[in-house]
Amino acid sequence: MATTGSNGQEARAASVKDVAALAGVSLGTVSNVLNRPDRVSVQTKARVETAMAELGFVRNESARQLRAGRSNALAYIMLDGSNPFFTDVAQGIELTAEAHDLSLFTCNSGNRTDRETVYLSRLEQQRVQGVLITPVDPDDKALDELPRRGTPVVIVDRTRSTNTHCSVAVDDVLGGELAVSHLIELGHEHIAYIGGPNTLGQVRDRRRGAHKALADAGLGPDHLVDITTDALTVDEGRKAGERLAGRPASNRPTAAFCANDMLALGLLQQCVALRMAVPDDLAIVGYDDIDFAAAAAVPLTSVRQPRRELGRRAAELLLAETTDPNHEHQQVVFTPELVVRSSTRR
Amino acid sequence: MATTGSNGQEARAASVKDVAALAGVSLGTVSNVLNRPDRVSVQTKARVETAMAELGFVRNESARQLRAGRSNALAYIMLDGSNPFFTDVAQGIELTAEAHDLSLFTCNSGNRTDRETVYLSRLEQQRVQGVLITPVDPDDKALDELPRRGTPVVIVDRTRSTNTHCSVAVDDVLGGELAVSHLIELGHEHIAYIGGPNTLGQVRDRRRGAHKALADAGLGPDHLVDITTDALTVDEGRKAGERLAGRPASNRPTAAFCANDMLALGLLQQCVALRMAVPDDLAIVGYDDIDFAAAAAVPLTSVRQPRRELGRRAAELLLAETTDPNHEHQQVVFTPELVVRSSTRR
DNA sequence: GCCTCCATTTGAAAGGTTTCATCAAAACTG
DNA sequence: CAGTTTTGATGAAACCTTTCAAATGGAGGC
Repeated sequence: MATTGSNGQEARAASVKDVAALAGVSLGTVSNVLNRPDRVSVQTKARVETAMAELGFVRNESARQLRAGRSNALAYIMLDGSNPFFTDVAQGIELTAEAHDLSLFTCNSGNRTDRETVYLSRLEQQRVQGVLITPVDPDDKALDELPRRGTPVVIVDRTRSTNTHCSVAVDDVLGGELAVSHLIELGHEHIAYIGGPNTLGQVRDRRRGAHKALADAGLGPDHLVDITTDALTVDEGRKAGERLAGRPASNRPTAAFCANDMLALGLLQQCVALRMAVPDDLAIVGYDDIDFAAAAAVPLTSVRQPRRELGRRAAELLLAETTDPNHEHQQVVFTPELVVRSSTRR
Repeated sequence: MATTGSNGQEARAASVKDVAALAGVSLGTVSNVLNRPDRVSVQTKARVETAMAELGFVRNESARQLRAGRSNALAYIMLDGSNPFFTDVAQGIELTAEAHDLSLFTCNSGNRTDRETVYLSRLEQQRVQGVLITPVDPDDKALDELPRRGTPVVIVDRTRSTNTHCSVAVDDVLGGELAVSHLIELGHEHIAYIGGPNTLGQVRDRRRGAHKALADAGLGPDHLVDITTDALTVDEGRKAGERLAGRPASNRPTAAFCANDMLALGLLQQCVALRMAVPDDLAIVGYDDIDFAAAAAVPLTSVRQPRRELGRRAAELLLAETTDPNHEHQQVVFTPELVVRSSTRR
């Protein structure tokens, strides 16, 4: 083991040149051992490999990339690292990347445009093969720049008004419809829709679905009570619960449809705190079907999105775009599915 | 806007050389604009910047790194991306990295040694400034290699028998002690400890703390019933609940201390399913105090670890190690804190 | 003994950025 | 106005890997 000096801090990392010198071969041969081992005689190969081991040689990825002109990495910019929905999507992407022998860099914008911008620019500078992103605002012009300069960008779990990118999403209108139809079937006619802010396309689409379900059942839009939140978090769910409970019992919805599970879990918690029985006093439907939804003490009925599949497909679209030069942008839309549990049904 | 050809696929990305040519200056000047703008006259700077904009110039990070000998990125290899505890730790790291203008790459080993190895090696090849890792096995020899070759590695939320690395952890023995003392104070004398597998140091340490609490209260070790699980997941928590419920009421613990919150949430869910009241029939204490613990329908008493702080401190240690050549490895140990909620107290 | 073929190995060039010693010109100093 | 300092710009070298055309040497054919 060739440690130098005091505590293993090498003066300089060993390069192919050093390996070549020690093994008594040319630089090109070392490279051949690394990249085309079959073109090298067994003896030379062995000699080079011993030299590498002795020097603790580590390939320099920067130099490799510089030469190759691109890296072998993908990146996913997540909207909210603390929401399990996104980590599950990331898992789907990761598996696909792994299958193609690519690294995946996971970044977290935390709902902040500035962070998103910084990451986009850094990743472009890294020359990643492509970027998957769940953007803060899918219509942001900044998302056009990378593709224009040759780095493909795929939009995940959002859709864009223009089809300048590939995108993978789930039909949110249908999801809202499923949720509310289910509640109507159970006899609920006074339903709260909890979600916000309204700038989020998904919040709007899911509400639209809810209205559609009402209309199909011959109920007017006034049967849906809008409770707008500031964010899709557990904490906002709790606050929504307070607002709901604050209404006189006569004018209180008997069911709530939440724009995501984090809200629903907060609402559920508040219900318990305020001694409102779920589902008897209030039936609850969430959205996303994160693992914690099933694990809630009153397991949550939720609209399931195929999270890992979403990630997998997005990664595949990205890879298709990187390989095929004249590629047509595709908008993939998955179908959500209602998972019924105790929060709506005894 | 200098798009060429059909759909924005540039023939070749513009380089400093192209910018220099277009701006009519030398290559070195372009570099100066980028790195020491004050050494360049305003006019030249303006000219260069226009040229950059026109060509859509994007710095090539590989070349930069190659020249610099190292990247400006850190990496965190998480043990389990689906456990919010780790994503919170990651957030702490991220904020520190951001403050120092470094990128953070988050990787997920998913509890698999092979993935961990692949990531370690890739990150070393990328010449990241250092690696933060919550390893599958903190005593794995593989963790020695990177530091030996000059890439610092900091161990997060684990401790190692030898002090060859910096590490940041929380006192798990104390945590176990806090949890069980609390239960004893509430009058429980028959307590289940749910956790596993026993290869995990944390599972062992927390049990040790539990026994310590018993001893301090003058109770023998037989007052703690061991229920060993295969993993620290919600699902395993449910199974543990079944096992617990399977015992004759006369010999059933009145309280359970779970090695983490995922287990506790699973257990809680199973209790509800089996109509065991929490905390009346079974009091539950979890560990980690993830956000979902407070949001559970019976809010969970839990041992809080300073998650973001853990990440923050780990990142700082890493940065200290990268800058200070003869740096002494430090073992930072945080103190956990008991957060009492309804799952143990009415 | 000459020629061809094949398996190995070689050496140079390229890729884009940064740095640094050097130069040129302009701005002062006295 | 000659000499000196300051400011701004330059060009070459270095970072490390990969690739590819060319060279080497040995085996086999005639």
